Amino acid sequence: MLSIGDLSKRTGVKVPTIRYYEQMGLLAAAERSEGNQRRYERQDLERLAFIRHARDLGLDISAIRELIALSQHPHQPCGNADRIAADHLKSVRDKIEKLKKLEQELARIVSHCDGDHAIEDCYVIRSLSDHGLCDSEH
Amino acid sequence: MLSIGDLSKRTGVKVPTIRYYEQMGLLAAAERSEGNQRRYERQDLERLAFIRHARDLGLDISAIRELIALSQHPHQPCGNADRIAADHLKSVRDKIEKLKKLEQELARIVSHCDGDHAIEDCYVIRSLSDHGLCDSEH
DNA sequence: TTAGATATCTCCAGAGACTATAGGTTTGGA
DNA sequence: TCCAAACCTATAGTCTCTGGAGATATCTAA
Ligand SMILES: [Zn+2]
Ligand SMILES: [Zn+2]
Ligand SMILES: [Zn+2]
Ligand SMILES: [Zn+2]
Repeated sequence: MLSIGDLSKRTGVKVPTIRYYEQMGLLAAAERSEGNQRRYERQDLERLAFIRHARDLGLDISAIRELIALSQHPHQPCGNADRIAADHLKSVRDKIEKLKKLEQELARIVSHCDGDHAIEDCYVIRSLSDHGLCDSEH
Repeated sequence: MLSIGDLSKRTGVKVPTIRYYEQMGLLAAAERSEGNQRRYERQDLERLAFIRHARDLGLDISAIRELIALSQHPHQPCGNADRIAADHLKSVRDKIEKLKKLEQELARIVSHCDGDHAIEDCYVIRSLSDHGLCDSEH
């Protein structure tokens, strides 16, 4: 039986975060010691590792909740799980696209000024005032 | 004199968001009508457009607050403004790098399953359970 | 002029995913 | 047995809005 601190050390998930996951319904409410402290088993360790890895890959809580629910029906087809992953991949790609546009505008803006002007002539300030100077929408 | 709704229509910033910016100190407290409603002038319109554009480029409120403060001293050198923009560019680039790593892992994971297995054999579920299957840290 | 429709006001709560604090209790080792 | 460390609950704060409730103001048209 592991304490919440043990679980934390083994998974790298902070103690308050573990409690938070329990509250959000990702982890089942743990058994308790006589003094009301949480006690965990190997199963919980595995589930928390799953959650942590999914979070590291950027999945949000509700997607993880769905994936956990799916994984409790091992004989069902995995279409929904795959769809969640594919949707997430798409959203990551969309974010990258948006950030690349920002990167281009910002790089352009930054390259036009060397930090050696007066504010009133600074290209950074002027481009922020006027989207017309931008090359793209964003 | 513009009402808050007029200002909202002209800048595309929602009414509660304008009030929020005032509260955060990005917009000066507006003049009021006899009935206590906010009334704006051209200057406010320009500043709100500046804020909006800066937000669209991903700058956060405190960076925008600094930029506004700087822009009130038109004869000072612009080094600080340029630094804020350059720092932000760097943070955008860092985010892109992280997302690209996620994208690669997710693409690999998604490509290994066609949605046609049982959950217990699904590569998506298995890779979430085991970071060892990943190619990179993330 | 007056009714009714629309816009505005303030204050408060919620979103997401934690993180931190305060004040109290349990546990484990010397 | 005693004390420090770990644990408990409850609550508030982070960030940038967004939406709602309930009250008041403004505008338009009859
Ligand atoms: Zn400059
Ligand atoms: Zn622009
Ligand atoms: Zn699958
Ligand atoms: Zn991994």
